[in-house]
Amino acid sequence: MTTPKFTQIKDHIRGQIESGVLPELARVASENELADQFQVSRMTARRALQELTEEGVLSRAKGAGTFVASFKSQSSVLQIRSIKDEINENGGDYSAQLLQLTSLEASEEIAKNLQIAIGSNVFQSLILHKNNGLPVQLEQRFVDADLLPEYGEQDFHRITPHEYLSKVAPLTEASQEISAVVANNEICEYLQTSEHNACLQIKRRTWSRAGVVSFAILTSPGDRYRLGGHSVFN
Amino acid sequence: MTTPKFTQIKDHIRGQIESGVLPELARVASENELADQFQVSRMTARRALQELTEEGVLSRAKGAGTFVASFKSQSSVLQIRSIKDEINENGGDYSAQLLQLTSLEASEEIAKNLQIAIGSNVFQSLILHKNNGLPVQLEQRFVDADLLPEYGEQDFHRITPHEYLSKVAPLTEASQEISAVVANNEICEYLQTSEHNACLQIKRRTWSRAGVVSFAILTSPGDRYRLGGHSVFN
DNA sequence: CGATCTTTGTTGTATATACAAGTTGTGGGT
DNA sequence: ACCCACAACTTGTATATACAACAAAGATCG
Repeated sequence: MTTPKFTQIKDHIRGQIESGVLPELARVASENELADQFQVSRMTARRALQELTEEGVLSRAKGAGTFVASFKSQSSVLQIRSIKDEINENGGDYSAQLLQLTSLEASEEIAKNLQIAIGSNVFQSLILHKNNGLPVQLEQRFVDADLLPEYGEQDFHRITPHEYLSKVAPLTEASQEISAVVANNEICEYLQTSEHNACLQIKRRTWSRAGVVSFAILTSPGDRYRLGGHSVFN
Repeated sequence: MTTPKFTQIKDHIRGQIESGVLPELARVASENELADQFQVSRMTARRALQELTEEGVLSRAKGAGTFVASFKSQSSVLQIRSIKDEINENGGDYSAQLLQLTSLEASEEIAKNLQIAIGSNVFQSLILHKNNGLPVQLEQRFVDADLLPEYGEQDFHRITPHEYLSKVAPLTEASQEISAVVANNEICEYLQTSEHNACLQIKRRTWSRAGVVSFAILTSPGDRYRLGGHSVFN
């Protein structure tokens, strides 16, 4: 018994779907039927169906049955990591420069993204991430000062804001928006790139239990940074 | 017993991690210990640990034990969907225009991405996706003609390439790269945007069982299209 | 002291069973 | 023809048990 029984059942069902025997939304054999067919216990058959459901291949409804999931939901996924990890994994020499660490009153955009009142006290950190000394990303981050009053006293030469936030406020949720923009003068200067250069811009909000923790604007020159993702559907 | 027992155990462990009782890489109580503590069977305790592992919170090793996963692996994820679905869901009026459907010999870049020899026969489809009549994305797609000889005969006015490929060659893998570029003349003209405008560019390769099926270059004006993602870490 | 064997603990697979909870179709009664 | 109750089926939760595979620490032996 080299391959576990539940894996054999999973492979069998996947085969039926890919060969067209089980079309989209078709009904799949029930746990008891599979248990009979494969001469296993119901719990083993159940595990096969369960795991395929978690993988998005099937969908189940209590009392009704198990069905082939609609295929178009198998959209691909892009993983976004910390830029420090990314540079390190690619063999680059990561360094960062803290440009500013100030407190200010929330503008309309900031207040909206942090879900606080306009004029509330927020910290702003401005950090330049470099790969082999070349600027690759400008990180402008806003943090609700009421939620994390210690943010303004951190030594971001030793720890990145991302790492600090990971420790004190474990993420529960995140949303982000990726777009392409033309950098303005100020940003061009920091990034040491020409004007009219296309930049990749990520606006990211992260939640913790207590609410929105931080709002970050990450800007990178299009010719120095790109997002890569790989996903396996199997 | 409104909430299942295994959920209670999961919540308890998550609480210990978030409160700092269980730091990164710390050892978690074993299945038998949890079963004793919570007065449940080992299989129920097991399920809690199992699900937390699948969620990336814990990591397990046969014979060794269960441990808190390193936190930095909790990077967020961006889901990329078909642009047609995206426009439709946002209440827009989706339309598409087939600009070209030709066959040509693979250039170096195309051959590399499709993992075929330079000069091999490939189909190229050029499609303009529009939202309320405004061009939002230019899709340039290359398909291995040996793998899918029928691609050149499809009616892409009725079905999008994405939909067609989903049917004939179910995806098993995909990789993509997102960057910001300055559009060249030709693309500017198709997209009806000014030169020097920043564009979001996605290069996507999709695999099927048989190999690389298609290589697509998707270009969108930065001011008309952005990628949005939301993820919940539970 | 060092290498090897053994013991113990832990996770992984598998089964048999029981009851709960929800869906669906069937049949009976009005 | 319509509504309602019920039976049959399906998935969800939970338990008790058995054995296999693996890891790490400790005991034994050369």
